Amino acid sequence: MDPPHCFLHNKKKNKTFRRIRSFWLTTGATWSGLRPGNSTRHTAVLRDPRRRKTFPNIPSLSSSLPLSYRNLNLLRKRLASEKTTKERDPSPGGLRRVCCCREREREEETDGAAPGVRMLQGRDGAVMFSANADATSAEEIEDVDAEPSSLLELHPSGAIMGAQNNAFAPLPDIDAFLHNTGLNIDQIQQGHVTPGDSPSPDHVSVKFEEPRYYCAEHAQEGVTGQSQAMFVDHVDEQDQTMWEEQLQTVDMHEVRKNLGKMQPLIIKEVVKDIEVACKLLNIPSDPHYWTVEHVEKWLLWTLHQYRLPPLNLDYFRMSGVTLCMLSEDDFRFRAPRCGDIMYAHLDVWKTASRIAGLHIFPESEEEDLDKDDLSSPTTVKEERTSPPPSCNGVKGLTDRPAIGPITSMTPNHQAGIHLWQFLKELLLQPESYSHCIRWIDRDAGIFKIEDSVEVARLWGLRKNRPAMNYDKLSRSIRQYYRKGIIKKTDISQRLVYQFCQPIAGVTVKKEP
DNA sequence: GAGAAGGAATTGG
DNA sequence: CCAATTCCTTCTC
Repeated sequence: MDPPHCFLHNKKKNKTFRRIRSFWLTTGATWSGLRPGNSTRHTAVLRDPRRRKTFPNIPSLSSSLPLSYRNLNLLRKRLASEKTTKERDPSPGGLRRVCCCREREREEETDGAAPGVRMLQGRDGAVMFSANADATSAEEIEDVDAEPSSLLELHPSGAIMGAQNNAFAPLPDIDAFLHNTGLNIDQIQQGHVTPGDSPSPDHVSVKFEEPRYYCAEHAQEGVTGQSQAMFVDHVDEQDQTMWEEQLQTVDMHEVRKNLGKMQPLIIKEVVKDIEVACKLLNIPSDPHYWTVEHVEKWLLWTLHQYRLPPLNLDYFRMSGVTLCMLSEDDFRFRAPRCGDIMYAHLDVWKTASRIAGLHIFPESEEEDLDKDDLSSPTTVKEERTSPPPSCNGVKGLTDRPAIGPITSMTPNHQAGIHLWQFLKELLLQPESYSHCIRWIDRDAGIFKIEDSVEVARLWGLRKNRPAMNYDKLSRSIRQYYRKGIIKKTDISQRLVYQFCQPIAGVTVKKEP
């Protein structure tokens, strides 16, 4: 039999690992280990270590994956955007306060006299509730959580089954919470309650942990200590134990065989999603062929599909090739609230599309624009290349340039953007950027940088130079003095510059 | 302290 | 090669 596809056989560990990790993370569900199954049914590959539940067959499992993932994603994202403290019914045990670790501010911890239930988010995205009003971080709860024997079931009704006193400890708002988030308790792979470290019955934490795959074989073969450490870092202790236990009894040859069977099935699911998306959006399956518009469609679709918090599309106004070149950090930088998830989705998309050998191309480029609300409100039919950088001015700059700050150039021109062009682009979109750069005298080409930090940041984004600052940007502007592109105004003012050419990008509404 | 000016070396397309 | 970046010093406001 052929060896398993791709993921596991690229020996560039870190890179492969990232891909695997994001693949499993994105597909969501716990893959706690592999067990040899019989060759016809591909059984028992996935298993939930907490509930000791084994999924009987792959198809039913794989069909449940996206749902589970989406719900969890939704939960995570809603939590992440939960900035305000919600006051609830102060009845004892009620979910009095909801906050998220990441957004949590110190002041939120102060006033609560009555015990409240806190919602916390761990480093790995795990979400926890705690009735321990003193717990301020997920880590604290994780400490409490360390003893597996103390795990208790979280009943779908929302009641905590048993507590230290073996009685019900209701969490009245949990139903509402589940309802509001669309989270179905049955779809959470791991839901359990742990008693807190305090004798008080109020100290109860509920932990929803994001299900995740991890691949025993990969861990086994993740040859370098470093990549193993990276891997293990994302597996909690109990899963780790389970994994180790299973490895004792697993014949790795069988594992490899089963893994090989499993992967295509999962990929098949992803590919199905991709095909649907391609059809719906009328975009090619290979992100490398995406135009700026395709990228935008994909972003909007993915945001919509997975209910992610909005991001600034301008920061992703680029071709598919460029998009594919962005690192995870680039994604995070451009979209702090969901960049990592978007990166993972793109990664999965790329991988699955490549493996499955998908070659979907849109039937007609013209048709896509009227597809529906998936198009950006700011979508502009635009040429794909930026204006030639050669001239002094502005030829080619339209009144509504094809770009936002982070723009629409083809890869060939991506690096070719000039600072003066960029500044004009910003100036020509006052509705978006007047807060950071604006015309003082448009006809004379005089402009003022109102927010030097922001302009530098945008420029850094465009050029993929995270270390960009105004000091450097201004040095570049000063280079233009010599070249006669930009100068200081006659009466020099701070942060005020002037384009040398009279047109200065002003009235150049359109060029034929 | 922030901005301006410009020298010098380096980077990257 | 060249535009931009990076780092730097000096000066001004």
